[in-house]
Amino acid sequence: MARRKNRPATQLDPRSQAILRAVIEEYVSTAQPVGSQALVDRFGLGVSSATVRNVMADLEDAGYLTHPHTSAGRVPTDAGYRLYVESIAPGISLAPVERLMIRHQFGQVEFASEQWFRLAAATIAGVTHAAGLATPAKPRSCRLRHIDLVANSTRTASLVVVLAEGSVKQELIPLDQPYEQGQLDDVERLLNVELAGRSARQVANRVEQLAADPRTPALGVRISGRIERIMRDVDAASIEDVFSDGLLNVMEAPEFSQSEKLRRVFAVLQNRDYLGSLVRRLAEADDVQVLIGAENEPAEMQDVSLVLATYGRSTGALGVVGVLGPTRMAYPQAIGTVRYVSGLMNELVEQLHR
Amino acid sequence: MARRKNRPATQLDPRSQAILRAVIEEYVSTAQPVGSQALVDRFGLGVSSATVRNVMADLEDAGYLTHPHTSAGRVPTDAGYRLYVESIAPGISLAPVERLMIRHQFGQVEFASEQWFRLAAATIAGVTHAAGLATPAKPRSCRLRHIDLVANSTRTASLVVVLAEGSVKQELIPLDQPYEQGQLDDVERLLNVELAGRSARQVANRVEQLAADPRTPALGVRISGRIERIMRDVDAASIEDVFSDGLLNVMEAPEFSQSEKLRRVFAVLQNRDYLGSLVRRLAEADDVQVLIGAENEPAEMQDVSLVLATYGRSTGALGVVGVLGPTRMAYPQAIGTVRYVSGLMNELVEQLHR
DNA sequence: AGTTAGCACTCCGCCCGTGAGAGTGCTAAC
DNA sequence: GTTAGCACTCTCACGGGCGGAGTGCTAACT
Repeated sequence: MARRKNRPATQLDPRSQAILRAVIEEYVSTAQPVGSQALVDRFGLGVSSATVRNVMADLEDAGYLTHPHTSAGRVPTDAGYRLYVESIAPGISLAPVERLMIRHQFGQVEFASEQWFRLAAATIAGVTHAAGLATPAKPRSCRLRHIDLVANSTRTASLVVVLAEGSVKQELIPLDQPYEQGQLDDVERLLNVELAGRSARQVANRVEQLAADPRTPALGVRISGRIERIMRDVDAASIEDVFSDGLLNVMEAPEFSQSEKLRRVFAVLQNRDYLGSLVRRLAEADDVQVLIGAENEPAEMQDVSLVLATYGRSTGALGVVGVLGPTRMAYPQAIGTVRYVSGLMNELVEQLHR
Repeated sequence: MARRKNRPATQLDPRSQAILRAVIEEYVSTAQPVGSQALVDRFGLGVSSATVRNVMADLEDAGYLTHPHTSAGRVPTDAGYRLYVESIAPGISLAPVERLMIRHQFGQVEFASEQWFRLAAATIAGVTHAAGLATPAKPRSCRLRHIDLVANSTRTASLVVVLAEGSVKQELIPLDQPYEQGQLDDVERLLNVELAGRSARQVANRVEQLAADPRTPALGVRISGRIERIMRDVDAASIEDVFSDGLLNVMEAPEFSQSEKLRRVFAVLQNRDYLGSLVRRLAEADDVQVLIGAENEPAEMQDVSLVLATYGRSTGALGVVGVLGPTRMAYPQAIGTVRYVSGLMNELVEQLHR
């Protein structure tokens, strides 16, 4: 008998690894616990089902597989997926056909930078049949490009702040007294001259000087303070938006047919804080990161996995693209797709920031 | 016996109306078919269950109620909800407590106009326990406020177009030859002088003249053409974004416990075209509009109702706020909330555009 | 005429036992 | 170390029986 109990954390022998792999791939495609007979039928492993049973029992002892109940087939555990993913991840690359298709799609929006991350999410969703996620690249520190100041009524004006990376913030400024548009134009000109091209920190310094200078009009002081705060907020926020596409794909997975589990997934996605913390953790990683099910703290994540990668790091900005799907997910394809798309996004963003 | 078959489309007598109303309210709160006994127990109608049964049979003949099966209680039909909604809608207004709470929340973001519609969706979701929807107000025709033109590399520049209502579009411009930032500044200045403050149509005219003028630099011609196209696209689009909040509330409803129906709902929400066509239809309506279940063409809408209202019309802009929930929905509250929030949004937008 | 008590009837949902099927773990032979 | 064989376990699907909820009808009452 092949069974060795209390196995230490040694390497798995190749046959065990092949069987683990076969179990996972079969389970991923059928969503049913897989039995020993089914494995030899479909994978022709060159051994009998009895041998496979012994090996599977070993894998269960080692924590890579489980049993829903005594007389059911095996199902991978999170640890099993983890081992699998780590063994395949380095060599994966997307099929040339799919690369070509993706590159073609991105070619269509090459000059519409606002569309890039939407397309990234959509593409990933389409290729992997799971949900695609993407955030716009957010620079570590923003620079002011331009402000506009326009009267709306006698009581309010609009302040539009255009930042160097193309993001834009808008605020209303309450006016204590009526101003002519001409007066607003003067303030606008002054502030553009004084503040444009500066980072949040530099703006803060300059704002202090402006406030101390008796020649600065009161409105200018107030508005420059607003600008400073807006830029500080932008720098402090870790992600602004997470775009997702193809959530319907996830809803189709049989493991989410009872809506309770599905609800948890959506709750995660609406939780900005959690995604923000993920991005922070990812920021140091170089390659695609795979987060499998309950390995991750929040209980909501129990039944889902994330495959994530950053892009734009070489330009000082940081964005994320990824896949969200059931733990029982086609990891090779997901990893390949995310790796390829993040590379593509890198190219695009570099071309923009250089 | 009270039964009169083949009832013409006459008014319902008051007692029938009261019973229809009671059935709906009971069904809305319990999600179970309601029986005659349950009605007299909980509503004390002053008649016996037998009488109620007779009336309910009449209401069923008239098409306002149905039977899931012979020995089950009654369930409202879409026509029943419709009659109910029409009988209550005119008089509904939100409870003062909730008004106060909502107004307070809006007070917090009074000067952050980008937040308004997000807050509207969130507030509606919170008060009604269904999903809240909101779109930003989109003017019938946009005006150019300002453009920025910035070099990214020797091969591309960024064009940022700020429109008068505060929305912003960004595009990359491929450069056939390297330009200095100084040259770009010249073009930027020229175009701002020539085009700022103009509508899409006016811009189009001016662009033609500029193109004909031999003194206009080639880059200026190209970029002005881009600006024209961008503005034309903005005017042509019917809605840009639909923000939704509280989708989790909808997922909790027992009618969506099988995920198939839920999928349909989400499919609707992702369908921009459908929502756009709704907005167009709504544009003429004055008050809150209620769309009940399968009254509406697409089969996906079968189990959901929409309560929608426009805002901002007096300023020439048009936005929508609303509720999406199961057909079995607390209509009075939904109508009251949507009516109140749309009024509030009106105030805010008017203050901005005047 | 409208209202009501009484009652037979219908149909769903639930419980329970049964049997088929799938897959395991163990033993003994190769 | 591998494999055939076999007993065992557990799930799932099916079907019958039963209680309960609610109806529709009839006949009596106001």
